[in-house]
Amino acid sequence: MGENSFSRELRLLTPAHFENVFNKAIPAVSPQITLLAKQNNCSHPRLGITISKKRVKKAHDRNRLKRIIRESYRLNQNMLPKADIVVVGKSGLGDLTNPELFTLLSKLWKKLSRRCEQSQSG
RNA sequence: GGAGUUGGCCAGACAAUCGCCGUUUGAAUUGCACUUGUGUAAUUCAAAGGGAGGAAAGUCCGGGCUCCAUAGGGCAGGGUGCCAGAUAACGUCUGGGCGGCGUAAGCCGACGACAAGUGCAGCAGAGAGUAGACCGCCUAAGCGCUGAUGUUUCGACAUUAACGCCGGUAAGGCUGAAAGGGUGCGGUAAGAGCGCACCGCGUUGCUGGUAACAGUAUACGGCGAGGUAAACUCCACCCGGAGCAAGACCAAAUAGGGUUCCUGACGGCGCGGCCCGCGUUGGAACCGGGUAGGUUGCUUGAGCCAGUGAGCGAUUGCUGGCCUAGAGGAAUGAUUGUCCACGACAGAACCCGGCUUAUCGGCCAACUCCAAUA
Repeated sequence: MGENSFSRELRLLTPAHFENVFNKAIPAVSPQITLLAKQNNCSHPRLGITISKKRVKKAHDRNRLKRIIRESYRLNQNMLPKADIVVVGKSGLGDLTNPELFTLLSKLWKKLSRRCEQSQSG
């Protein structure tokens, strides 16, 4: 397996996983996206994405956003903590261009990993 | 060449790097089966090849498929609505008819019946549905009154003119979206299908057409029957319900059901130092249901392409070739570079046939109108 792959093991697969994260999460917030993270027992981070129909109307746009988020996660997964991460899309997300989204996400990954380290040590 | 109509097609291209999901082939590991070196399943690696649309959308119709219900028929309810055909079927398509628009190619049309019944219609207007007298027109008949003339038995009577009453009248005006066929002549007091001619309408017959419908008449009807059925209704035809979260299979942990067997209440566990006592109830095998989860349904199909036969056409017969996404918190992508016409609307979720809506631009064919040239 390559270093930047993105297999099913790196995703959150069931509603139970999502519920687990929502319960006691470490947040990282921006106007368009909220990241929620929780330590897991795996040796790698796991990703889940939720973008509701209410926030982004067109299925075509939702697909695009998910792909971008996944791609950013895939390229940055080595710096991320071993946690389950849920990306929650908010309204206004659909207006971002792809480069804008990439820079926004890389900022948020850094923020999140810093906070996770703090919570672990403190 | 310009303007336009109809039908069909395409949906940025190429390269590099990094990813995702099926398929095929090869290899390795593990499990299972036995016919002991093969088969099969899972995982990993490598290679090859494939990976959204014309609307994938809205979910507005129709069908397949699945489960449930169902003898047959009727009622209710819903749908469709010129005719014929195509089709698995349709509210779709094709051809035709009728009406409307356009110089034309063409386009548009819920287009059965109000002459079965019931209902509805603001304002204006005299009158709005077995019509109506406001203005206007008329005063022939009937009545009243006045004048004139004539006759006279001086009571009146007759004629005539004006006026009034009782009326007549649907030609004209006014109102309105709409005023109960039109034009002309006759007719009349004035008028009126009151009569006639022609036109229109309807009925009937005949002719052509499968039919819708069209044409026609030494025929019949003076016209009675205005509009509205996306008003009830009538007529003809069609329709069982729910949907892939359908349905089928496997089935953990935990809880729990049934049967049989074992143990046997003198047993085990808890209270207890022990007894009595009190409370509580075991093990195994098999069977059936079934949650989480998994597998399947899941892509070979009313399929696509080419040729050819039938048909005006929708469509269809035959022959040959092709396999062209199959995910599942949901793949089909990202970044960079180059080029150009600078890229719209937009993402499959069981599958098809349509309709509707969104949409940057480009290409092809046929046809129409205008202009010019030879």
